[in-house]
Amino acid sequence: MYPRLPLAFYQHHDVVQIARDLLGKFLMTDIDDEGVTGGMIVETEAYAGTIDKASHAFGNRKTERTRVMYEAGGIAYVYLIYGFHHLFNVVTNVAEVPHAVLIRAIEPVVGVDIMMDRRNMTSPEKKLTSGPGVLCKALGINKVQNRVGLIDNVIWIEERGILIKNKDIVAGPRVNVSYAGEDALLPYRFSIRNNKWVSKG
DNA sequence: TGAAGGATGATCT
DNA sequence: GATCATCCTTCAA
Repeated sequence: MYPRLPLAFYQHHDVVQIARDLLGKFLMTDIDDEGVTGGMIVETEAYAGTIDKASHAFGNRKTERTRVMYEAGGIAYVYLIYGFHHLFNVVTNVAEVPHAVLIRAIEPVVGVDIMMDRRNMTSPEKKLTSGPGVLCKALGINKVQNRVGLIDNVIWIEERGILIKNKDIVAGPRVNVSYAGEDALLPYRFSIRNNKWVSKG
């Protein structure tokens, strides 16, 4: 068994730092008794709450959907986008500060056969878990998992002692947030250099 | 009550 | 690079 990240990790005040620190951690799920699936996080994006035009909580917007972002860090924020895909976020910071980190890609490690079943694939190609929508499908994450705690046994994140050095981290602008104006240029996207499971590029 | 549009992916060129 | 599939949330009336 590997240790799980403690609540203190998620409730740190700096969501951008958390997005960096999540690289190399292992995102795991055990959903509907289908078996444990998971892999190493290789790509993330930070969404800095009320002052970030790309965030759903920009301008302190509080709606039924964004309510979960205002809860204390350490829970899941899952929503449907484009009518097709679920996206998985980690809620961070303390209650009433709606920060979140989008997990954009993982390197599949555990339960790869189960993940291929969910994706209707017969070989572990890059498209298995490379992208925020497909990784949710591979891990079995659905809107049902919105608000679940990350220290429970449904979705959790493990520390497996893998250290990603600064020189192996690529920072750049986030993907598909052009509606956010100048905030679209912020270097809030992080990925592991030369990892084949990173989406795009 | 309705209309617009999106933190995407697959498939085509 | 362009297109499109498809639905929930949001916000303006």
